[in-house]
Amino acid sequence: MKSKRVSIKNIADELKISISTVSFILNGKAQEMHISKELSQKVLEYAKLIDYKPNHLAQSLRTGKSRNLVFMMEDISNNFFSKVARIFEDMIFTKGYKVIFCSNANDDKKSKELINFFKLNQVDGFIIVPSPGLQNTIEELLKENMPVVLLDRFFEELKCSSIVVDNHRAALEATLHLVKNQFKNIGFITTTSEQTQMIDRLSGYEKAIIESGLQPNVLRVPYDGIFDGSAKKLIKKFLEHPGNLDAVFFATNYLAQSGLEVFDNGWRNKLGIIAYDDNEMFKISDISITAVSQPVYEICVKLMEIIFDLLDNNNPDHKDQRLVLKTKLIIRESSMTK
Amino acid sequence: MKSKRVSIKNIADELKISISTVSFILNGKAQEMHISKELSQKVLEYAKLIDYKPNHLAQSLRTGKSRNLVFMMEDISNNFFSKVARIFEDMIFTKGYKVIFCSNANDDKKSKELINFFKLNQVDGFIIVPSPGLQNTIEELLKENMPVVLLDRFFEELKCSSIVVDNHRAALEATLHLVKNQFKNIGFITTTSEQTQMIDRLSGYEKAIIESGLQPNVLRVPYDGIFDGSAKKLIKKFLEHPGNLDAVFFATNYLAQSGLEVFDNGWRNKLGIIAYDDNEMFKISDISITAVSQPVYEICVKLMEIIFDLLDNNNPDHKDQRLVLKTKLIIRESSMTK
DNA sequence: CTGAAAGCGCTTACAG
DNA sequence: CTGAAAGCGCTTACAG
Repeated sequence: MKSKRVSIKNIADELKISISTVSFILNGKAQEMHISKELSQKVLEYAKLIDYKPNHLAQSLRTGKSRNLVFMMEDISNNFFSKVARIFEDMIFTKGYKVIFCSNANDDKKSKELINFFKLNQVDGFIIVPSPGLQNTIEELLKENMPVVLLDRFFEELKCSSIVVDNHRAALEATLHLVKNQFKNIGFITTTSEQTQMIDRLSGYEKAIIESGLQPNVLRVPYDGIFDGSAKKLIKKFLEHPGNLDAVFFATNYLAQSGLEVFDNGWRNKLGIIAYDDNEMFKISDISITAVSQPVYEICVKLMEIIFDLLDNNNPDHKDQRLVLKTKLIIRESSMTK
Repeated sequence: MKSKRVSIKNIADELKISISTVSFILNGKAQEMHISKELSQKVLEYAKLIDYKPNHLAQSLRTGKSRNLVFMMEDISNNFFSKVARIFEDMIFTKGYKVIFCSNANDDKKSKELINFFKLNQVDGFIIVPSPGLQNTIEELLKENMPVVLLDRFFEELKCSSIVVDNHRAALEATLHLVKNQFKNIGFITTTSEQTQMIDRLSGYEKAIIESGLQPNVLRVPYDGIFDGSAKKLIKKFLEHPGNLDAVFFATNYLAQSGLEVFDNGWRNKLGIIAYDDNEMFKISDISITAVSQPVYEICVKLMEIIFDLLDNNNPDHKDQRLVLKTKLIIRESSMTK
C-alpha cells in the first residue's frame, strides 16, 4: 500500500554498523554513549539524505508512551469549548503531542464508552470535562496512574487536579451589576444539573439577590430540554408568568442562545440581560450582550502546565492541584439601565 | 507506571495453548482455522474473566493500520467547522476509528507541518480543508497511496476526491433573493483568496447582479485582516464610501462577524443583509439574519462514505469522486424589503 | 485441529 | 567506543 519507509535497520545495514548505534545517535545519546563525532555525523547525514522518519508506533509500543492525549469536553461545537480546543491544539503540537478531542454531551454512558475506547489506544493522559456521575470512572483512571486533569467542574471528594473558574464570584458580580443598574426583578435561568459549576453559579446569584434585599426567581431547565426544544417553551413561560421580570441572567451559553431566540422583537429595550460565556456575536450592535467571559487562553496555559507536570514527573504530590481562575464581566448594552 | 495489562500471552500460558490459537480465536477466525468450539469458548470466557483488552498499538505496528484519521480544517473554533467536527466525531467512533482534528488557519506552512507530523504517526487517512498552495503536498500524499478527501474547496487539476457545496448557485440564489426584495445596490464582501470556494461565490454574485442589470460592488479583504482588525476598517469604509449601498452579502462567516460588529445601531432597519454560513445567533430576533446554510450533516455522511470506501477498498477508480452538495437559503428578517 | 517462529520498528540493558 | 540480543504485544504464513 503505502510506499515503504526507511527504517533504522536500513541505515545500519548501509553504514555497516549496528542498529543500536544508529538508535543512540538518532536519539541524541551519542555523547552519553561515547560514540565518535565522526560516526554520529555520518549517521545523521545519511538519515537526512534518505529522509529517515522514526516510526512513532514502534517507539510507542516499546516505550509505552504514545504521545497521545484525550481532551473530552461536553460538546466541541459549543462556542466556549471550540475556542479552548483551538488554543490548546496549537499549544500541544509544539510539544510533539497529539490531542484527540471528543464530546461526551455531559452524558455518563458516553463518557465511559469514550474513556474505555481510549484506554485501549494507549493514550498518555486525559483532560476531562466530566459528566455528573463520572467520579468512579475517573478514580479508576487515577488508580491506574493515568494523568488526569478535570476542567470546568470537579468532584469535591475526589483527589484529582482540576482547573475551574470562580463561578460563584462571577455570578455574584454579574448579578450585582444588574442590581446596580436598577433592575429589581432579576430571573436566573439555569439547568437542573447538580454539578459544581452550576451550583456555584446559582449560589453566587442567590447571594447577590439576598444581599440586595430582592426576591430570587430561578428557572431550572432539564439538560435534554435544550436540544428537544422544550427549554424554549419553559423559558417563554418563565418570562411571561411572573410578568414582572425586568432582567435575566442565563447560566450557560446554550441557555442564553435558546433564551434569546424566544424573545419578541424589542426585548432589548425592555429586559436587562447577562449571559454566562461570551460569544463573538454578542458584540454586534442592536444586540450587544453583556457576558461573563472565561479566560480561555489562561485556561489552556494552565492545562498544559498541569498535564505536562503529570506526564513528565508523575509526582504523586501534584495529582491534586486545584486551580481557580478569574472570569471577567464584559459590560455591553444589554445590562444598561433601561 | 500504569498497572500491567494482560496480554494474549497470559491467556495462552494460563490455558496451556499457543498464542496463535488465542489470537485466532480472539479475532473471530476460530471457524476459519477449524478450532474446536470448546477451546474457543474456553478462551473467550477466560479473556472476559481477566478483562483482556487488545493493545491497539501492537496491532497497528503489525498490521500497518492505526485506525487514526486526521481531519485538518481551517479553524476548529469557527462555527461551521466545529459543527462538522461534532457530527463527524460521533460517526467515526462508532466505526472504531479515532479522529484527530487540527486547524491550519488556511496557511500553507502550517498545513505542511501538520501533514508531516501526522505522517510520522501512521495515520490511515486525511480529510483536508486545503490552504491555497497545498496542491503538491496533497499530490504526494496520494502518490504514497494515502486516502485523502478534500472538503469545502479543491484543486481543479488534481485528481482527488472532494466534497464541496455549490457555491456559485448558492451565491446566485442569495443575491437574486435580495434583488427580488427591491435592493438595488448590493455590496459583496469577500476575501482576496483565489480558492475555488471564494471564486465560485463571487461568480454567483456577479452573475446575479449582471443579469438583474445592476452594478457589482465588491470589497476584497485580505485574510489576515480579519484577525488584526483591519478588516473592520475596510468594511466600514466600504459601507460609507459609495454611500448608497442598500444591502450587503458577506461571503464567509468570519467576514459576517467582523462586518456586523462595525454597523451602527439601527443598521437592521436600513440595510439588507445575507451571510454565508448560518449561525445559531442569527436566529435571535432584533437581529435575525438571512444566511446560506451548508448541509452539515449530509457533508459528514458523505465524508464517511468516501473515506471508508478509500480505506476499505483502496480502489483507484474511487480516488477522484467529486461531490457537490446543495446549500439552503434560510430567509430571515435581515433580507426583507425595507 | 494446533504450535513454533518470524517479524512489524523500535529501545535499552548487557557484554565486550 | 560498539554490537548482539531481548522484548514491547500483536498477526500470520508455515509446518505438522
